[in-house]
Amino acid sequence: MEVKIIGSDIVVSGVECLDLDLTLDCGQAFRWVKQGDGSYSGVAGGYFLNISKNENGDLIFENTTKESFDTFFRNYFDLDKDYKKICDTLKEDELLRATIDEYYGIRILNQEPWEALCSFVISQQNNIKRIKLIITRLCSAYGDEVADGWYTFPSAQKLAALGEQDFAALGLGYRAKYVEKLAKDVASGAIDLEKIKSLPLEEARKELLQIYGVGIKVTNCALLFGFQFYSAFPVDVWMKRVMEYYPDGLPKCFDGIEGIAQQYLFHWARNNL
DNA sequence: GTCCAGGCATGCA
DNA sequence: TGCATGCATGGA
Repeated sequence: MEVKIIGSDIVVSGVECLDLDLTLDCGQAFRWVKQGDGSYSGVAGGYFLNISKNENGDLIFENTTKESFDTFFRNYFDLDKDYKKICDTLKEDELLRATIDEYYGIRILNQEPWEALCSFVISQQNNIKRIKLIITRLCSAYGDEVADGWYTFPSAQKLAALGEQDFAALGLGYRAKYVEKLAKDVASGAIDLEKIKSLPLEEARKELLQIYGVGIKVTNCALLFGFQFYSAFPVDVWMKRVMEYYPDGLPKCFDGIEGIAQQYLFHWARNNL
């Protein structure tokens, strides 16, 4: 991987296995918007970003500082992980081989714990389009505007000042009470997300499961997308259908990277089942 | 109009 | 421990 500063852009070459459509619009993050030119715009880590690929396949981080790239986006896009090698391992499984050949380039984004956990509480019993709708409303109403019309994901402290009715007004439905309590508990320190991130997987899982409105599925999504536990394996209604293809359990080649395998299977299921 | 979505808490056996 | 039920809402 080579990182160059060209004008006000950061240009990264030599990154394999990163398809912007598959990675930014596959249901792991809800805040990226595809633009007419094929690039994606969004807010992450408190930064507004427009990202695209040029004709050479280089990643263009438009109008981005070296500081924000080094301290945030490099990790957010998981650029130091060898996904090509991971895919080669996963392709020992027959279904994954076909799936990766068809949809190569899914990465796991390292989202911030609070945004990931809160987003996946909202995601339950909901479809991706409507999850995006609700989260956009939440950010527009209570986030900070960091570019014209682009807002940060609101902090737990900010949301802790709200009541259940405020969340219901955004369309959260019966999840409003979950987010209300979650925001207050994170803001007060009763739930310490950084501590959870530092725990071993099973202990982190146990802590998350105790949170009101957080069950097994939301826990695994949070662990995988917000706490960098690559072996977390979320099973939703789509993945339940996929699991019929693995009656004897998950294959050995998934070990330690179950979450990455899951993201390919999830995408395959939504397109084929 | 009905059905469904990156599910969960609750009550009951 | 496992199963049935209710839950908000917008798109198909």
